[in-house]
Amino acid sequence: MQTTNTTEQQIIEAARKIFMHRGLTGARMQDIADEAGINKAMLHYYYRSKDKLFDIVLTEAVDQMLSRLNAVFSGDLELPEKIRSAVDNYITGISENPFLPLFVLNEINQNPHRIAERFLSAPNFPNIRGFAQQLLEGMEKGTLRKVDPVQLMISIISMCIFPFLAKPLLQAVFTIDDPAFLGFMEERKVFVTEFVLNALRP
Amino acid sequence: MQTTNTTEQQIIEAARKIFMHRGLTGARMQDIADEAGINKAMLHYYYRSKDKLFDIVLTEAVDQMLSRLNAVFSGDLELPEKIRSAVDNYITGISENPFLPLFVLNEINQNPHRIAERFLSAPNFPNIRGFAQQLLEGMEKGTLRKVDPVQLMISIISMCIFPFLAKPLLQAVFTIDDPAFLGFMEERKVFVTEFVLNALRP
DNA sequence: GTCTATATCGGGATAGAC
DNA sequence: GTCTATCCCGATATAGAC
Repeated sequence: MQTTNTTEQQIIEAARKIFMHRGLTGARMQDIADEAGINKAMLHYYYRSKDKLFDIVLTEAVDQMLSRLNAVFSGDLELPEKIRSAVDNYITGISENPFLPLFVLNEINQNPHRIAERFLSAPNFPNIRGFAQQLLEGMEKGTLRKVDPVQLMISIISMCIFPFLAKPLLQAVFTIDDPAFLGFMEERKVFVTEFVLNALRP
Repeated sequence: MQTTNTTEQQIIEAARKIFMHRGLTGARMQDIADEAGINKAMLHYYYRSKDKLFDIVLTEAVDQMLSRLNAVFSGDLELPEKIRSAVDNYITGISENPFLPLFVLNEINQNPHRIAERFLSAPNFPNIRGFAQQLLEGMEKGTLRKVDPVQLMISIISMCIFPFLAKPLLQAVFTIDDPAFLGFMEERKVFVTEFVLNALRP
C-alpha cells in the first residue's frame, strides 16, 4: 500500500479537475481517463460508474466548503479580528480552488434535495448560532449598529465568493489578467473587512 | 404574421426555460420539444441545431443581464437614492428570472473568450465610468469615505446576486420555504442599501 | 409546416484476452 | 490490474410522407 500516486488517487484527482470544470453532464469519462493518464476501462474497474465517481467528488467538495464556512464563523476571537481572519481565510482558501464554489452551487441547483440533506447532515456543519449570538451581544452593548445577523452573514459570504464566480466576466470588463486578478483579491481582503466593520459602526 | 404564440416563439420560450435550468450539456432536445408542446423534428426545422438554439438563448440572457447592470449604474439620481433604486431594481428583476445569473456565469466559465467578447461588444454595455466618477466626487467633497470604486461596485452586485445563486442552500440551512425566501429578499433590499450607505459614512 | 421513422454518432459500460 | 474491442443506449439530426 503505497502512500502517493496510487491509481485510485490519480483517478480521483483527475475526476475532481474535470468535474469541477465541466460539471456532471459536461464531463466525459474519456477526458477523465486522459487526465489521469490511464485507460477508460480502468475508471469502471475502480469506481463502478460515472455517477459513483461524481458522488465522491461532490461529497469531498461539499465537505471542503463546509470547512471553510466553519472557519469563517467559528473560533473565539473578538468580532473585528474574527471578521478580518474569516475574510482572509475564506478568500485565500478559494483562491487555491477557484472552481469549487460554482461547482457546488451548480449541483445544488440541479438537485436541491439530495445535496441540501448532505449539507445538513454533515458532521462539520458550521456553528452559525455562535456567530449570530456574538453579533447580538455587540448590538445590545451598543458597540455595533443593529442589523439582521443572517443578512449580515450572507453579505460577508457573498462579497468573498462572488468575484470568483464572475471572474472571467470581471476580467473582461476591467481588462485584468490572471496575476492582476489575484492582486485584486488580495486587496479585497482588506476592503471587505473595512467595509463590513464600517457598516457596523453604530 | 401573428403577434403572439407563433411556433418560433414557443420554441424559444421552451428552450430558454430548459437551458436555463439544465445548461447546454444537461438539456435534451426532447425536453425542449415537450415543453413547447411540439415535435422534436420541428426544433431542427426552425433552428438548425442544438448549438444554434442555445446560442440564441444565451445571447438574450447576456443582454438581459447587461440591461440590469445598466439599470444599477446609470441614471442621474443623487448617490444615496441611486443606490437604493439600483438595489431595488436589481433584486426585483432577478426575482422574476432567478436562474438567469447562474446560467450566465456558468456558460461564461465554460467559454470565457466567446462570451467575454460578446459582453464587451454589446451596444448596451453599462456606463461604469459615470458611477465611479460620481463616487469619486463624493469622496473629494468629504461626504463619502474613500474606497476603491471598483471594489464597491462589485460588492453591491455580489450582495444582490449571490443569494439567488445559493438559494437552495440558504433555504436548507435556515429552513425557509419559497414564499419566505421572497420575503427575505424584500427585506434584503433595505438591508443592502442601509449597509452600503452606512459603510460609506466618512 | 408538421408528423413518423430512421440514420448517425457520441459516450457510458462490459467482455474477455493477457 | 491493465489493455483492446465491442456492446448498447440515449440523444442529435435527417429523410421523406402527408
